[in-house]
Formats: sequence, structure tokens, C-alpha cells
Amino acid sequence: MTTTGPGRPRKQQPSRPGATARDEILDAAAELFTTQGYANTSTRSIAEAVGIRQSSLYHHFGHKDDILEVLLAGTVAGGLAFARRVYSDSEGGSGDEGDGGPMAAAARLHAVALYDGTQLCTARWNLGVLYNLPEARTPRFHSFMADRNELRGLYQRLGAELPANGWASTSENGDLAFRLVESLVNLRADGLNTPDSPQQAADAGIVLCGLAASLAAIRARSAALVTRMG
Amino acid sequence: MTTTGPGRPRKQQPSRPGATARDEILDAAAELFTTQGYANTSTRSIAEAVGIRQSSLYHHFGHKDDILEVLLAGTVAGGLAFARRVYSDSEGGSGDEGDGGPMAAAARLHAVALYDGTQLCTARWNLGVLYNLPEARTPRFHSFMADRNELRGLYQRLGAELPANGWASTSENGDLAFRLVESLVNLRADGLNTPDSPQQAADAGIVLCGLAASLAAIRARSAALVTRMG
DNA sequence: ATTATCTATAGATCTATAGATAATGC
DNA sequence: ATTATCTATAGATCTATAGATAATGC
Repeated sequence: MTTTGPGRPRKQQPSRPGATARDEILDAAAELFTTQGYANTSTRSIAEAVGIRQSSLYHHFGHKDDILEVLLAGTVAGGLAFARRVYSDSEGGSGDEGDGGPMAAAARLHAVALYDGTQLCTARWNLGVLYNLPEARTPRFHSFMADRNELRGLYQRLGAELPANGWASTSENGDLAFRLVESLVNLRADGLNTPDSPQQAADAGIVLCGLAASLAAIRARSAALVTRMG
Repeated sequence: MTTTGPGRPRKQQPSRPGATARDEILDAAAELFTTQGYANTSTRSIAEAVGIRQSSLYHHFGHKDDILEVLLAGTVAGGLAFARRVYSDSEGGSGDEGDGGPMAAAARLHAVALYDGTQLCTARWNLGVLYNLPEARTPRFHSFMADRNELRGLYQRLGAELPANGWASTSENGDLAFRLVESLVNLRADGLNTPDSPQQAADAGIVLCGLAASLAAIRARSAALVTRMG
């Protein structure tokens, strides 16, 4: 028996995953926002999907856009945290892997793309499409935008550590990888992603950097990084 | 003096490009739909941007979604027409270029990507983002979806004519190029595109096919194709 | 007569608030 | 007392239609 504290208990038989009513609301909103968009999803339809009344939502969230804000934060938080860790990792103290050469740099970019892409493709809902919603570009969600821009910047800086590829400026290596990973959300929205779509996106980012010949070795180092830091 | 036919003349001093009121409405809707989304744009705000009353819109379009349908069609029509022409072009009758080898195939994919990406980046409004609107995935717009899927299929078939790149299946070469071109609309939405973003996207598609070494020659043949068929 | 505009409005939303009620722990 | 739910509703939309009016060509 879990002691729930004072107050009327929340409704029985939760129809959605989540320990709390708040989590159920977030899950329902994630499904509806990703499939129908934010403006086309009424607070009534979210409440119906949870099994409560429309006005009861406002006990858990002050406003409808507070729900979207929480979901948007979840879109980028994991990938950003991982990218920060990888970027600030000097790779000097981990023994024989710490050569700091182009292979190590490539593995870092690959690992970030792989982690990020895997998260986007395996989340219960395709939350990445929330970024494509016009509402996400609104000042209301500037803190999400700041996080996403920081993540993009980390891709760019990781890409800039790689040697010039001879056909584009080095600062764009990372951004192309970022865009390839981001394209996974559209692939998933079209129902065309496969279990190895994230791997292919990460690989493609490395190939674009002119390192196709070393791809197998870079993949292995990237996987080790994800295991160690993920 | 242009003779306008019978009937009350349309309002004076058009505030937007377009010969007809219908064109002005489409231009205003393009701006508003791309920046605020479809559901967040009221018919009243479109009418205000044109300088007419809300109900006057319905003289030119039966329903609000008819406006979006016309705009969506414009997103893909040009690129699809070009890709069809390039794909059905045997390249056998154009003299010394008709070798049908990997260079020719690469130039064809490159040309399609370059034309498509250039159109997306240079259009007056960033109409490509309309595809990201949740409404576009609705059955209402299945004819747009069909066109877009046909375009995607042409990318895939053009990519499949290229030699294996050793790290992904050949059928995915073209789709990666498609996704890179599509990522241009997000780049533009973020204000990060440059005049050569389409060129870089097309180049990246070729590099992913393992043909980086021949890129300069492929670029030249691609440019010739765009000139000849665009 | 024809066309493009207008005014006015019906009917259907949708978000958020006010305040009642039920079910618990203290 | 506290918490989570409920009923009811205010107020602000928004789309689409009905029907009047203005300005032209025939």
C-alpha cells in the first residue's frame, strides 16, 4: 500500500503509462501533439484521452502551453546532456584511446549523432516533430530553442575538429550531421525509419567528413563512447 | 486600359504581388501559414493582410483548406516536373555526354537535388515548411502527398543507379539526398541558409554515394543538365 | 447581367476560471 | 485541511453562409 497523502485520490485505472496523472496527461498530449499538432489538439481531447474532464487538466498545468513546454524540453534534453559530456571529455585520461587525433574526433561526432538519433527514433512518441510545429518557434519556447541551438553548436564544434573534407568548409561538417539526424524525425513521421536509421545517419555524417575509409574503426570507437558515457 | 469584363472591379492599390486578388490571397496565406502555421492563421488575418473583408475570401476559395492545397501543390510541382524529365531522359541522344556511366547517373541525382533545393531556398516564402505542418499529413491533402512520394521515389531510383558505396544499401543513397534537400527548409526557417546551401546539399548527396573524388566533374555535368532541362 | 466586394450573423468551437464535491490523512 | 476531481460558464474566438450593394460591360 502506498500512502498517498491527504486529499481526494486521483481517478482509478490509469489508461496510460505514467505514475502520476501529470504523466498520463503528458503522454496523451505527446501522442496528440505529434500526430495532429498543437493548435489542432484541444485541451478537451487531451482530457478525454486521459479519462478526466477538460477543466481538471488545469489542476496539473496552468496553461495549455505549459504542457508543450515540458514535452519540448524532453525532445532535446537527453541529447544535449550527452553532447555536453562528450564535448567536454578530453579523452586524455581513458588510456590507449586518448590520441586526440581525427579518429577520436570523428568518433565523438559519430557518438553524439548516434545517441541523439537513437533517442529520437526509439522514444514512445515521435517527439522530434514537435520542433517542426510553428508554435515551437514562438518566443514562449525560447528556452527550448536555446537548448536546441546549443546542441547544434556542439555538433558544429565537434565537426570543426575534423580535417577539411575538400568540398565544404569545416564548420559545416557538423551542421550537416545535425541536419541528417534531424531528418530522422521526418523519416519516422513518414513511417520509413528502420532500426538502423540512426546508425546510417551517424555514419553519413562521418562519410561527409571524408572519412569513409575509416568508418568501421570510427563506428567501434563511437559505440564504446556511447556505452561509456550514455 | 485593360478591359476587365463586367462586374464590380476588385479593390484598388494591391498591397501584394499578384495580378489577381486570388494571387494576393495566396501570397498573404503563404507568408502567414509558413510563419504561424495553418491552424494559427485565421481567415480574418489573411483577409486583413490583403486588405479585404474576411468573408470576401470565400468568393475566391470555397474553404480555407483550398488555399493550403494550392500552396502545397506549389511546394512540390516544380521539383517533381524537373525530376520526371531528368529521370526519363535517356541521355543517349545528347552527344558525347551520353555514356550512361556512374558519372552521368551521379550528375542526374545531383541536378535534381540542386534544382529542387534551389527552388526551396529562393522561393519568396519558405513554402517547404508547409510540408512540416501537421495538416499536410491529413487525407485532405493526399494528392500533395502522392506528388511528394513520387518525387522521393525518383530520388531513390536515381540513387540506385549509382555504384554501391560500401556502407549503406544502394536504395538509400537517393533517400539520403532527398532528406538533405528537405533539411534546407529547416535551415532556412532557422535563418541559417546561404546562397550555396542548395549546392552543398546536392554535393553532400553525391559524396554520400562515395563519389567525392569525382565531385568537380559531376558538378559541371549537373549544372549543364539544369541549364538544358530547367 | 455579372462580378467583387460588403455587412451581419449563425453555430460551433476553445481556453480558462469559479466554485462545489468527494475522498483521503491528521 | 488537503488534494483531485467535478459542473457550469464567461468570453473570445473562428469558419462559412445569406443576402445587400457597388461598379462595371452589354
